[in-house]
Amino acid sequence: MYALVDGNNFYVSCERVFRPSLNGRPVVVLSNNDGCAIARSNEAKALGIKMGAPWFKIKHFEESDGLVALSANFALYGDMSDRMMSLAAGLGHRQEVYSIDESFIDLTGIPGDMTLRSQKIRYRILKWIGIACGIGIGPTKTLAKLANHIAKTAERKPGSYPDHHAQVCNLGSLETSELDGLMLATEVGEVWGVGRRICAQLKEAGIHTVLDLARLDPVMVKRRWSVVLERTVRELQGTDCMGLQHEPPAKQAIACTRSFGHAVLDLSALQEAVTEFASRAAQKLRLQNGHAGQVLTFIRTSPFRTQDLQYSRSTVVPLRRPTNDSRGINQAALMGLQAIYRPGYRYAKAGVMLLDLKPADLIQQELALDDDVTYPGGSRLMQVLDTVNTRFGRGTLSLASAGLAGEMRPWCMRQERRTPGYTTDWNGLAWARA
DNA sequence: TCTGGGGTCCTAGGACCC
DNA sequence: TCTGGGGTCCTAGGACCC
Repeated sequence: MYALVDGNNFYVSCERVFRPSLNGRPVVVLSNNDGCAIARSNEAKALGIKMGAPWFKIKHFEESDGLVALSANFALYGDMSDRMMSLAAGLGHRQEVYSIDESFIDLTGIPGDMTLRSQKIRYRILKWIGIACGIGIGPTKTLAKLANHIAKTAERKPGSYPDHHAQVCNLGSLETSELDGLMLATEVGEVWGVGRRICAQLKEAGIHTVLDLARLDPVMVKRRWSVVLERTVRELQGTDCMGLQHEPPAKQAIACTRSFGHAVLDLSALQEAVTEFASRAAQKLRLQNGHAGQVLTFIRTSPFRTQDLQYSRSTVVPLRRPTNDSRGINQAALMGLQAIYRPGYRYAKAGVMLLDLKPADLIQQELALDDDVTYPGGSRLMQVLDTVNTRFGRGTLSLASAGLAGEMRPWCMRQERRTPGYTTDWNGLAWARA
């Protein structure tokens, strides 16, 4: 049996902990660049604001309905997440942190009433952290996800779930007929693993509810769709196909990509941006003690500006030796940029991805057939770089090709509504009284 | 004027190997 | 006349997740 613990409207809930005046008001949290809504309070949802809605299209709700929009404050959400996860872990012996606001807990070997136990944990998280959660319980992760969805919608659709305890739904305690009833009442698109495309295909084939999907023959599903959807069907039927990932698996790729605050035309500005992205990616890589074997650089115009000439290209540059040195990685990234840059386009986004990752302590020995290409100072210098930037703030020390912060940088992102780092920065402490 | 970022897995096709 | 079988690696693209 699995439980899924999931923070409600997580980013908005984090903001509300430190600004209670936001309770009861429609609130959205905006993506980087204040581009679009990535979290919505229930009141914002009620206004019809969709996930991913561009800010400029919903801005009018500020005037008409008192909508509050905040720039994403990921330092805050990450810290709140850590606190929530450590309490949620108390539900069982093993936990898989699946995303910033969700974790699966393996309930195997836990005695007692799981519904009651979940309600207690839920209350503790609410009281100690200030975040409201939904908890779903089921024999597979897909069913736990479904239970979580039912738990969250139960309050909006009274009577849809027989247990009136809102926010906790235990499918394990239901009769088959009750489970069927819930599956029949839930749209197939709500299933974990069924996205927009597959949903449309399923409906085309006459499969509208979760129950319809759960009753399909997995072999047919594999033949007609894919092994991925087959697994989903089996999970809905109660066969555990995924298991719990207790230890987070080593990352296969590290990315740093950004949309620009304003369109960029010339190579030199792109070089600055790419240098910054390469440095940030390299720092993430060092943090997990890894080396990268390849560096991918991409640049692209905005697909939304249909009146503009479009251009999108990426290239992979292999590294002479796997490294996590910012200088080597940046050199490769700039080389890639040089190869794909074409003048005459309004670039809207660029990024650097580190691929072919391996542990830093795994070193491929080789014959010294040519001059050493490693940089002087090596890991010591990178250590100093990271220490200084952690202590005095991002970008205190940077590579020269990143340009100077004081100058006009059109590629810098806009973030006009960010709240302080309440829990991660001494200067950001909330004031009880000024 | 203004539309995010960071991941995973799977598949198909081509090149190449013995 | 009859032209295999089994495998790897790489890339691009698609689908999904939060």
